[in-house]
Amino acid sequence: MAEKTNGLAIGAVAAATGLSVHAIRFFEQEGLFLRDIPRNASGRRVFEQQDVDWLLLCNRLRESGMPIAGIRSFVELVRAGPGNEPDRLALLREHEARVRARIDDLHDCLDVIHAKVATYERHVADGTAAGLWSPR
Amino acid sequence: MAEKTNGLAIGAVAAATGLSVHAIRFFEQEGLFLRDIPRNASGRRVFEQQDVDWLLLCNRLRESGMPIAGIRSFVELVRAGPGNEPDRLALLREHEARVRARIDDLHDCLDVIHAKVATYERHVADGTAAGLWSPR
DNA sequence: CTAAATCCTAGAGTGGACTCTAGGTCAAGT
DNA sequence: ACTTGACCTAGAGTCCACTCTAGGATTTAG
Repeated sequence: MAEKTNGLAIGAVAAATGLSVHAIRFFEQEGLFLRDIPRNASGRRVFEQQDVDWLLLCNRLRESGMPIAGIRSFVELVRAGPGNEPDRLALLREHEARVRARIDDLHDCLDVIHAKVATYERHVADGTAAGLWSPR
Repeated sequence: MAEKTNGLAIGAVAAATGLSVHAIRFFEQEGLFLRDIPRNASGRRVFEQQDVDWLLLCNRLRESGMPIAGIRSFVELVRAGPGNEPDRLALLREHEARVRARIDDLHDCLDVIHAKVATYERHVADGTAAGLWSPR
């Protein structure tokens, strides 16, 4: 006997993913789920754990700056069925590269910002020797 | 005799900073310059190198996610004159911390994404042994 | 001298990713 | 039974940081 798959209401999915109920509906509307989410007799969405898992990965993609359109591209590939795995891989690799580039970029910014912080630290530590020295 | 300070037109500043002319006007409107930008006889903005320098730092702050409002706060402190350096330092430190946190966050995302990439790489390398194995 | 480029202001429009509202149906607790 | 809460749809509104438009003045290159 198969184990009963516990259908999840949208609120439960929201709680599990940190997304708002509104956002989850928006995601469905945008075609960001890997399958059509089924509805129960009264029209309510019935999610499964796999949908939650996907949303969690989705969240990482979004947090790391992948636009909705990028996620949709990936979803479309998955929905198209097996055979396009190299395309999916390419898409993920591209995003990985973008994230790495973004991290590098942030490190560069950090250098500049930290230099500024260090300058101010020196200035403030030296007490009000100000006047001769006006940092911005 | 003092060296003539070469006033820069907005277009030159745009070229030097990578910002659009529109964006620079917008910045001025939002009060993001450390001083009021003077105008020449016919009303055109006359920038100096110091303004460009500030914009370059500004760019780093923006690129690293500081909102306009945050930059404005800093500007207001600088414009208020000496004496509030500890506040400026606090502001910069906070931002530095946020950037570090963001980098950490991106690293977390990267782990997840790279794991996905690695999985697909294995799958694709193994040829079409698909069917038994359906990654998403 | 003239045409093209650059500049000006005020304000409207854009894009992305939600968030919220209105107006209603359905379910669950007491 | 009834009230509260979760859910539904369609569509409007929000926020941010620009970007673009219109209409006009000035500067510069040829």
